[in-house]
Amino acid sequence: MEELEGRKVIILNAIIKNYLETGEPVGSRTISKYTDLNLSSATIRNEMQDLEELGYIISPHTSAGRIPSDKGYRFYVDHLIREKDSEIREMKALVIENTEKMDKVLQKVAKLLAADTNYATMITAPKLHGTKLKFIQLSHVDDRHILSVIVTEGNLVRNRMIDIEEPLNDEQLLKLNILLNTSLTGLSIREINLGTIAALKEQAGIHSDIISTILDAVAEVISEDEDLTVYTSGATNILKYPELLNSGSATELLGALEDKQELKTILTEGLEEDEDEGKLRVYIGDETRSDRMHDCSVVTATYDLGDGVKGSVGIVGPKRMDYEKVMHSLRNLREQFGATLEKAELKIEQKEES
Amino acid sequence: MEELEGRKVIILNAIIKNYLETGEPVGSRTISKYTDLNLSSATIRNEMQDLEELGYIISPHTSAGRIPSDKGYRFYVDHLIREKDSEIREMKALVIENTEKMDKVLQKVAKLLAADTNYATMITAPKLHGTKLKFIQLSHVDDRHILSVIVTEGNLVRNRMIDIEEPLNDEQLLKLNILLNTSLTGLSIREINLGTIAALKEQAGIHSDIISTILDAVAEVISEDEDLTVYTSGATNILKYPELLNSGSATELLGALEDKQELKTILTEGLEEDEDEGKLRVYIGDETRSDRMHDCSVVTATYDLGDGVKGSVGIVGPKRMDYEKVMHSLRNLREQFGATLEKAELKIEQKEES
DNA sequence: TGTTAGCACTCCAACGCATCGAGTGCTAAC
DNA sequence: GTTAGCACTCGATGCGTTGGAGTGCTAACA
Repeated sequence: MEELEGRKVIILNAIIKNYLETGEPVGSRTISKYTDLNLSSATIRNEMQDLEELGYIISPHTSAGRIPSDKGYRFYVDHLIREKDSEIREMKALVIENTEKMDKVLQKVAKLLAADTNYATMITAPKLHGTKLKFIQLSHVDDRHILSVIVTEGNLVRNRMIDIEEPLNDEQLLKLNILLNTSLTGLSIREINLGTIAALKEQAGIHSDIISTILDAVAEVISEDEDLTVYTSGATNILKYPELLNSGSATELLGALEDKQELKTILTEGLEEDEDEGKLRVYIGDETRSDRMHDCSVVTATYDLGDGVKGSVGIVGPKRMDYEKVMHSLRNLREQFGATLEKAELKIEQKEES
Repeated sequence: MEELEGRKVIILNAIIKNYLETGEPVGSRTISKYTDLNLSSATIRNEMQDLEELGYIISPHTSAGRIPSDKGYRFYVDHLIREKDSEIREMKALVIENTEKMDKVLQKVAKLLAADTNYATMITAPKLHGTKLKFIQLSHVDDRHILSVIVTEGNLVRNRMIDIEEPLNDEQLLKLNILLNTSLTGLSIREINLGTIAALKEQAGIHSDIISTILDAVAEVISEDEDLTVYTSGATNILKYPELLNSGSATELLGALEDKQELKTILTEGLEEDEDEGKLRVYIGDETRSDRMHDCSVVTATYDLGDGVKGSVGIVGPKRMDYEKVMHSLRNLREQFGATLEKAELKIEQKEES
């Protein structure tokens, strides 16, 4: 990326800032007044011509002003956003008792974030991948069904009904429970693979028919994780932006938000590499690598509940979204999220003392 | 409702049928050709005037044709729809292993139905209300947490992490488990109220502090049922209908579909009274009693998984939705749904024999 | 050499206007 | 009771005009 001389940067910044607010192409005269450069509109025009040649801005047609190109937005996000000195605005409604069911919490968070930003939001359930197994419990339901409950380090719970073909007696079940717990507890989900399960099957011995059914089911629950669910909220916010509505991308976007496959791809991307822990990711237009989303921008962040329980959250809006605010909200959310658990512990501590 | 003379009914029917297809106001000449009444457009005009006076149709403006009023649709739904002789079209993709997690299944069903009908769909999780408790299990997680798992008659599972302030030993936990199971198993959710829980607290005796926390949590899980979740799909189908899009009701509708509160109200209505078991319910326009939905129609049905496990499913579309098809799809769905479990049993039976 | 004023040019958006056609309501004749 | 005919209404469509915002270029200025 070529370096821009100072004045061009200021002008580009002004154009984008203005366009973010209004959504209308911005002209040279506006900039001439808006900035304190004290340059006439004519001079600005010359600079704008340059900026257009360099690909940072686009003129929709001859006699309109200019709007930022994807490259322009990218430059803005990378260089022009001034980090607000993170005064942690209170997301007061975000008081979550961590005992509540995870899916409710996620839905709530998505909703709050949407209300806060006025864009569409999405959030994945936390991935158990790196989490350690705390315990497994199989219980009798009736002759044909066994219930398996699996709890991991962050106190996340998965359960699943297992169909069996012949009843299992209490003794067998107890043995199985002990077997599972002694051999799996403490391992991270990642470490439990088909090999582990196969080894377990060996040990289990005679009743391998039923037991293998059960073990398969357990394995499935553990790895079920792969098809992680995505919760969305505020999809209708998309309809507030005329440029999306008219071009018909609003429809496409809503479609994308509904089927969730593409969202998953984008959200997961940030989860894979843990190098840049605290970074937010910004996708502008085609950078999302999704056709349906080529008219919008997406900002994602990962959140961490501790104990390796991590998920990912994102915001979808028009390209002219208020990046500063969105990024700030996400940072903020992440902090709050992390604090939730600690606060819960704290609460208990205090009560004990009194 | 006044009785309509035969010819008027035919004309009304023709108007509505035509409007359902085209979405455009229909004029007298069209009807004159469309029907085999062999009446001239002038005669039809006279009849149409009458129908308008009676409130069955509306003319959007002087020189347009007529469109059905809510009352017109109502008459159509009540009297004019010919039940297709229920040839059960194969909803082949609807092969559900009933071991899959309930929320996934519901989401899938909503999706299929949306794809099938081209309208927006919604479905509630089954209500446990009339269901009997099968068993409850409390297990140790760590010093501060106890996991409660509750299974009901239809093999539906609820679980919840309970925060406790001081550890509970194994013996206490065992006692508590026995207590809960002996006193609650076999009761229907409806029968378990605060009184029951209070009585239990009495019996529990000394450790009432922790135990009451736990019992409260259990009570909460059981009654959690009240805020039943609604899954939706195909919301974007709404955008396919220009009359909604232009009037701006599409936006409102999408909003309604998102926040789900209103949907719940409508869906639940059918669940409360179990008198008219098999009936579908049709809400036209304001009959939904929701402002945001006054430009659309809703058709709902209840489904029954046996053992008193019931939920409710609905379709949201423009007033000119294809009522026949929608109602047929819902009927069909209900049958398939009921059959799912039976089929699952069957599968097991067969395997045992071989 | 960079900046600016001035001017011609472009193009969209808005407006007014005429036209068209679908559809109505009414009347008179069958 | 039915129908043909006719005047009338009113939205949709298309078209030319106008206005304004904004550009690009050129020539003059510092």
